[in-house]
Amino acid sequence: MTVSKAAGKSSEKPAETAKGRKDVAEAQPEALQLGELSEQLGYILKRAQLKVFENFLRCMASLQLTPAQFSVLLLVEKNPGRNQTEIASTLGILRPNFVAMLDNLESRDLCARIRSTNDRRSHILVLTDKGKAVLARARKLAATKHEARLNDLLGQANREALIAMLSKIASEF
Amino acid sequence: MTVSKAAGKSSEKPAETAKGRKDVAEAQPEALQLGELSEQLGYILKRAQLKVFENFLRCMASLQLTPAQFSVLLLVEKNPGRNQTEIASTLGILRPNFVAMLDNLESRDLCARIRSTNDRRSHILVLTDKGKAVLARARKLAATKHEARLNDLLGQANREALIAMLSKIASEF
DNA sequence: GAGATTTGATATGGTCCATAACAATTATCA
DNA sequence: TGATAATTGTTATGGACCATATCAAATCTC
Repeated sequence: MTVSKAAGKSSEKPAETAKGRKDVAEAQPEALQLGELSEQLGYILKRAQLKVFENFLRCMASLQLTPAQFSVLLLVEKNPGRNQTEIASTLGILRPNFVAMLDNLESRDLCARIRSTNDRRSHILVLTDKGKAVLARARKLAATKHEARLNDLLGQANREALIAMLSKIASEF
Repeated sequence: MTVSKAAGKSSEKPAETAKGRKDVAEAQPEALQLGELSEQLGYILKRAQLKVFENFLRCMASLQLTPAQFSVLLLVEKNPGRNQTEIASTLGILRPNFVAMLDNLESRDLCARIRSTNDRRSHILVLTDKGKAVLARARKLAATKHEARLNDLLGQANREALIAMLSKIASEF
């Protein structure tokens, strides 16, 4: 499919000076026909995902947390004592790419790497006090400003049905 | 959230020599707890999207079409006589990034740029005969091998409900 | 006709994703 | 025990995708 961000301003000037118009009837030449595209699963799924991430970033602007970083903090808190490989692979992140991510979180004092005494190759991951505090605030922002939008948009029952279907796709498609 | 591809082999050797096991009870130390993550809209949405794209690529392997390329062919066919800017912006692709994409499709003789006689700045996009033939085959593959999976997985009614909800998110979130 | 705007294009930088390779450490097992 | 294999975190590197600035040619505006 396609669908990028292009978050910028859409420059939708109301512009009474509409460019195209055959002067009489002849509908607006603008606005292409999406056709089958609007029913292509991948296309609509990607567009929805971009919108959701975009909204997430706005909601977390005060904490400067990306979706990926939020998922790391959540997983480390829920699974204390795990090493980088375990956390990364659970999230679908390759170990090499997880290094820079942790460097970032650690430099902001949100989490820490601790050399394991059992296996001195591995780094045990833990949240710092600041990390726990930030996560608590992030969790609240996500719930009230982000996830709540889904209820406003779809209603509680539909929201749950949506999550269930997406989970099924994620695990069985 | 996170979620990359890491499509590779998961190397799930049945391995009777399971690594962790406290010898008695003590469940498997493997498998982390996802916790709230499994209900985070963005996380599950991204994972589902990756799975769907992955499957799409497999289904289109014989035609070597990516989701983005497929969407371009669909849109050009449905909207003959449009220029690059119109097609690109409809798909959320920035014009500079659309150039290489068209170079690719054109080099494979799937579509062609035609200098407009009205406005000699713009390139009118059309599908070549080969492009139409490939699209026809792609459309069939997508319908029978890709989209059909959704029905198998969710059922017709749920599939339609899912598409509708995603569309709503894509346009109103 | 001068200046602003649009179109396709190039150059460039950022982010994310994937693979190979390496040193340190640990596991295997002959 | 000791040589070899495997694992962990890491670096280096390349590819794909995304975004911005800038340009020449053509068109529009007035």
